[in-house]
Amino acid sequence: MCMDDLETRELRYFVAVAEELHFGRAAQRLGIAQPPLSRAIRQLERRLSVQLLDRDRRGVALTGAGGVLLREARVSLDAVAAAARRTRRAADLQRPLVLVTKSGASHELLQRLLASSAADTDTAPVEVVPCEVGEQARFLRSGRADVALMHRPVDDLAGFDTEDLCTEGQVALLPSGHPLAARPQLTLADVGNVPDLPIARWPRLDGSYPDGPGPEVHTQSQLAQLVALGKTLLVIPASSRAWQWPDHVAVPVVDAPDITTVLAWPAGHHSSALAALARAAAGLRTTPPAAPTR
Amino acid sequence: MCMDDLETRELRYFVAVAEELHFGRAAQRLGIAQPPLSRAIRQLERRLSVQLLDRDRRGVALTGAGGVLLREARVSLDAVAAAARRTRRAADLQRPLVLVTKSGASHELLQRLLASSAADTDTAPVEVVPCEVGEQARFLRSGRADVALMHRPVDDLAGFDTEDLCTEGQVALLPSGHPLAARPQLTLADVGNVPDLPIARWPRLDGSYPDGPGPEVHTQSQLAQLVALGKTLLVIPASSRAWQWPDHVAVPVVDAPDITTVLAWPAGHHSSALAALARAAAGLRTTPPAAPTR
DNA sequence: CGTTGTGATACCTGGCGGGTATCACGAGGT
DNA sequence: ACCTCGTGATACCCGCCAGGTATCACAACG
Repeated sequence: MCMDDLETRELRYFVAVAEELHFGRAAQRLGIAQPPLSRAIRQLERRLSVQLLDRDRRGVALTGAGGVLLREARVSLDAVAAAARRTRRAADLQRPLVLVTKSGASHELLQRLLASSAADTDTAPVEVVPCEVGEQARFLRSGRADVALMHRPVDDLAGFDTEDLCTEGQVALLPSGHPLAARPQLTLADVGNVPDLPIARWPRLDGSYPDGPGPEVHTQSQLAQLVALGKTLLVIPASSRAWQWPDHVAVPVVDAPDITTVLAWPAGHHSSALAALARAAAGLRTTPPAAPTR
Repeated sequence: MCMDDLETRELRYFVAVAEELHFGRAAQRLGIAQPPLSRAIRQLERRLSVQLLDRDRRGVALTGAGGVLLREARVSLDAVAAAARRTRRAADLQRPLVLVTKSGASHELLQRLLASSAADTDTAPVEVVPCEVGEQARFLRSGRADVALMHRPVDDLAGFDTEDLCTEGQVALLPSGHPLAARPQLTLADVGNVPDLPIARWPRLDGSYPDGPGPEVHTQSQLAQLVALGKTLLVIPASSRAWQWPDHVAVPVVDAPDITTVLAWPAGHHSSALAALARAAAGLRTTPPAAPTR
């Protein structure tokens, strides 16, 4: 009621419009008619005394403040959704622990973790959910998962507590007939500029793509297809080779940064089931431990 | 509309009831009547299919799931409030940067930081807001502040990016007449069990107090009073001594962990004004004056 | 026993969220 | 020029639900 405190409905509406940049489609996506949506957004702008969208008769554009609200609203909606999910799960006594991981990554490590967890009698069952690259953080933030396998330094670990699992070098994945495939090892300089095998470009956090010659991809399966066709070059942690293609060889890239696979969960969330899994993870660690991150 | 996605109104209502543990008072605090509040909470419980409160005719108690929702709801409401505040501020061109700090702490350092920032022509003006101990995180999370002075390892820095400013040892603050005041240095063992000067107990994150003989305090001014009266013993970073009382002496505690004062801001928030302040802060660190470490 | 204080129930009302119909207007086609 | 198409904005109506008042049911005290 007050000028402050927005309702999640308003935020959902705004996010829909900001993402579609089109009132009609946004309304359709929300399952309502367009006029109430227009009204709701105007009301939101009046509430905040801020212009969020530039409407110029032919389409809609975000203002600076609109961009800020879009980012903040997504975070807020994730938090609210997480509140609902976590509350439900807290009431469910024998809920499994949901672990989210990049689909296909760290297979062997995950197997060991699950085995170790299952051997420990007082751990809850673990349910593994795969997701697209870089989506683990949102799964955790929105409460769809309790814990994730992530990778330092590639993933954004801000706001999470972590337990290191293992550290490994990276390899380049090449078609076996390619000239570079015969080399015993490679450097980043070698793989960074191979005319016939440009490195694929992933979307940044804001959804835009970095410049470069490689193809734009945003799902694992797209990438898998490109690699299988020999259209792109991949530099990945050595263990991800479990994700294997025929007619490809893996060559170590000696100067690529080491990748540490970590178990990550929202900071400050201490359920007993999670603690048990973290203990199991700590026990797994083959290489001597580093101090727990803070 | 759907079973999922709660509205912030429901969360505000629930938090009020969960904090007051009393429908009448909660309703009064919310400025509504009691019956609609009862109904809203029941509706919330039905939506989630979870019992949040145990009502037993004489008062109300949180269930386990209720406790989870209380914590999550506070986070969510902070996030929504932050969305509104940050959006408004994004539209305000010459907004000052709001810096929140424990009232009274790090005076000298703060002076230098402000001076350094003011000297840099392209930094926005900085507005300093004091807060109670441990409240900085909520100020940042709820968007009431852009940046904070916090202390590692005492404050919870999860979810924040930080820039270290300075590190220093801790001192015990004692009435000058006390036997321990004559000692050139102390250890934690010395100060941990002084019968006539028990250490004050601060509330934990969940609001409960640790056990012990000392008085329970929750504001700086309460503490100041107790110290001034010679009723409690304080172990604080050396620089906080700027916060001085008559007839007290500071004695170094040699085995207390060093405290690092850091500039902290929500992870992933990159405004140019904030970046300028962080740069100023980094510049400060490289030119330490006579900062006596221990 | 009444008294007091708790949350729950019953019932009414107004506001607002949502719908339909329509307008205003710019961009392109012929 | 004209018309058409697609855009978001406006006008108006309706039904639901948030919120109010009055009251109940019951437990803990004297």
